[in-house]
Amino acid sequence: MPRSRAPSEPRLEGRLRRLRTAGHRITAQRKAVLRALAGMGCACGAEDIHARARRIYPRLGLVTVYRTLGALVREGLAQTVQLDDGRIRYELRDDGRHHHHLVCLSCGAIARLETCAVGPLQQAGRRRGFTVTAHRLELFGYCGDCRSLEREAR
Amino acid sequence: MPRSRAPSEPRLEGRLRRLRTAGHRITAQRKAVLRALAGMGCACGAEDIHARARRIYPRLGLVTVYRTLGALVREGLAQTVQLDDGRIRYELRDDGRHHHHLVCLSCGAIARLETCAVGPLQQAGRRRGFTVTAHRLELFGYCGDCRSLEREAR
DNA sequence: TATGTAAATGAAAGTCATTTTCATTATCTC
DNA sequence: GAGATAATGAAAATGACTTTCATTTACATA
Ligand SMILES: [Mn+2]
Ligand SMILES: [Mn+2]
Ligand SMILES: [Zn+2]
Ligand SMILES: [Zn+2]
Repeated sequence: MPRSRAPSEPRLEGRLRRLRTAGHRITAQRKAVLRALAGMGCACGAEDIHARARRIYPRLGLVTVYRTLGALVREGLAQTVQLDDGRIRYELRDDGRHHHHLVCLSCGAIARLETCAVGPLQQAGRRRGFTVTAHRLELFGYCGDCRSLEREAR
Repeated sequence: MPRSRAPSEPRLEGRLRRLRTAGHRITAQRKAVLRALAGMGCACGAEDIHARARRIYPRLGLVTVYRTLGALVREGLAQTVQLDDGRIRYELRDDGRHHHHLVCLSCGAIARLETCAVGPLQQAGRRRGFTVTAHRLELFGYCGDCRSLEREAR
């Protein structure tokens, strides 16, 4: 039985192709950022992604990471999570649909939230004369681990 | 028939009392910020509030505005709106219940959204082991005015 | 109504994530 | 290959806050 190829590589190809189609050039730096992003466990900040991508392309500048992340978000290949204090985390969108997040205020853990009940609100927006093109929804609280720790400390 | 008193003044008193009860001192600066905030049409940034409050108390520093806004939010008298780019707008909470916002990506106008359909999502959070203590929800798009302008330009 | 004390203020300096500038380099089209 | 133009990165700039610290002020207490 042939060992199946790692699933991340063909995805990388597809993403590069989509960037290309959108009029961007394919560079070693962009490949590195994309691979770093694919390798992160969950949503991370630009610095983290920079650190990881540098292991692939050591002379990569942080500016390029920001620019690449911006392009990925604009093209719909990545999305952002806004932390409580406004800082931004990035993650790849692996399927077509977006999702929201649960953010732990204690340890910063980010959990995925598949549900998106924003449809009815778009209606409300339309009633106010708005055309709604995007939305952001984050839930903040405390994850199971942090609650356990707190309980122990008592 | 006696002319009814302007509704904002007794509210100001109540807010000052609440600050006082929470252990804060009442200063001319804080009164000015509170009155400026009450006079703004919709959620505004610290600079705007500073500018307006200075008309009441000219030597007010921007730092004090930030500190006062922070206190108001902590005491539940004001709330924030996060713009698309992470900048923060402040507004007084005139009733007990919170609400969300529609933000125009073109002119920055902010409309109020009474509906808050986040209840079911809290459930989803609980299923992930989270205790949800807060959430943020903003819709982005284009207001009626900006759409009209765009149509004219065509 | 004084007085002591802790809180509040504001000018200046600091922070920090992100953006801009601009000279150089690399990709892709022909 | 050559040329056009997009991308890169070092350095500097930005901007929205926050911190520091010497000075002023509110207000609890006498
Ligand atoms: Mn996610
Ligand atoms: Mn509002
Ligand atoms: Zn946690
Ligand atoms: Zn608008």
